[in-house]
Amino acid sequence: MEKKISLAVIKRLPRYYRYLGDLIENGIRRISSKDLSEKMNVTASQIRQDLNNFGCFGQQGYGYNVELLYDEIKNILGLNKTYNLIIIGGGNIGQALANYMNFQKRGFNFIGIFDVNPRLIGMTIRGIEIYDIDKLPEFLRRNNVDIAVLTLPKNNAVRITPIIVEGGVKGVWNFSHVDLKLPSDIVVENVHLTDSLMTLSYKLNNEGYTDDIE
Amino acid sequence: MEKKISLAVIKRLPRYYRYLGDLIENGIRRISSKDLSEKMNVTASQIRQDLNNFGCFGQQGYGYNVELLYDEIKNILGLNKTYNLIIIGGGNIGQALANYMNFQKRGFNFIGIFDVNPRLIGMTIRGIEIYDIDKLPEFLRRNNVDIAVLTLPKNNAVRITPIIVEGGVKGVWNFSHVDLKLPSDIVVENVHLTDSLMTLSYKLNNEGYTDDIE
DNA sequence: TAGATTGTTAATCGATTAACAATC
DNA sequence: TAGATTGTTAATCGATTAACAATC
Repeated sequence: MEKKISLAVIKRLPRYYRYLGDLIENGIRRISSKDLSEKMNVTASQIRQDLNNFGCFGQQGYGYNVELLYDEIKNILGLNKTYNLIIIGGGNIGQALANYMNFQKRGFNFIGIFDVNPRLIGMTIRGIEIYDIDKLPEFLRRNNVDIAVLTLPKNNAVRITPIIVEGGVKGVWNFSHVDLKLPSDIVVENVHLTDSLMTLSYKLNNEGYTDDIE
Repeated sequence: MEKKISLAVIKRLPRYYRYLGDLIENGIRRISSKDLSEKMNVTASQIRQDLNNFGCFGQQGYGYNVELLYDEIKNILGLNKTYNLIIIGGGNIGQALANYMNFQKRGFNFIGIFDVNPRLIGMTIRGIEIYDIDKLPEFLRRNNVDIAVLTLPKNNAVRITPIIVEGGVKGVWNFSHVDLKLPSDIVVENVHLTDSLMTLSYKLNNEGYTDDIE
């Protein structure tokens, strides 16, 4: 990595990716930053600046080749690779994610799910049996797990952290309502649903929070 | 509303709220911006600037009263009010949220859930029967619904939009993978899980995205 | 060629951080 | 009172937007 790219830019990439996917679906082959900016409700300048962090994907007088740009962003986001993924916490959210996210189709190999609750252990989700969390260290030793999805109560999440660190997990998708303390080589992406609902609550009570793109 | 407060500030409030809740649990009565900043890994300056958007909650030489500040933020976020909430989409994510979010306890009255799928219709989630989505317009006429949680595929989400607009819903918590076009008086909070997973994927492949607080 | 649109530099805007007088 | 820490102004930093020469 040469120049560090701001997280604000990174977080816009999936949105570009989504819009480009829609364009492909609609058979559109090329698009200018201006046209895309109107669709997405951002400035054309921002689109060009964002993309030029990663390369020169357009052509003067022409614009961008949709399919080509789509693939570039796919690669930038690392979606051309595959990852081994486990879910820790087999309750509502854990199960829902396993069923809903289409992990396999997206290159995220869902290979394990763990819980403490005896009622859940032994159940099968998407063909994967819920194991007792006691088996996690052993599992991590035997498998090369890239991503751990944490869908358990915050106390349990904190307690489990050393095990996943020890086990060589590289990234954490954290749904538990706590900021995890992790070594600097493990990356985290937080999904704090409660925070999001509170933000909605704020917006409901204060005018003028309509057009924001987050 | 006099001065518009930036969304960046708003989105930090739930995090302050969470840390203050933890302090209360631990019996801590007062805290300085400096101490809180160290716990939260932000600058003391930012904390004071953020809070002073809403009022002067601290005291020179003393710091902030934890419980008082907690209550202030609660009110700022509108968590002292109650909201009527329905879920549209009774599949995995919809059910998981109903079961997991403790809506009732937080002042969000979960009063309805709807789906198109005959297999789901008639099931009961948290004491609420899943209704056929055809019954939604009628339901909205009879009930004062503040929030609609959208947990359905993007095409269905787009299709349903006019109905919830017509029905007087004030805010949308949108889990579907699409940017909804809504009139300017309806607020939206998006939770794009797929985007989040892509961001994690990016971070996994690029060093230096560790300490970011999102 | 003429028109369109990029990539990129410069200007602006906003958000974060630093500094410090006010004061508990 | 002396020390601590706020609220707030000023300085800095970074991100967004505007402008335009390059060029397809």
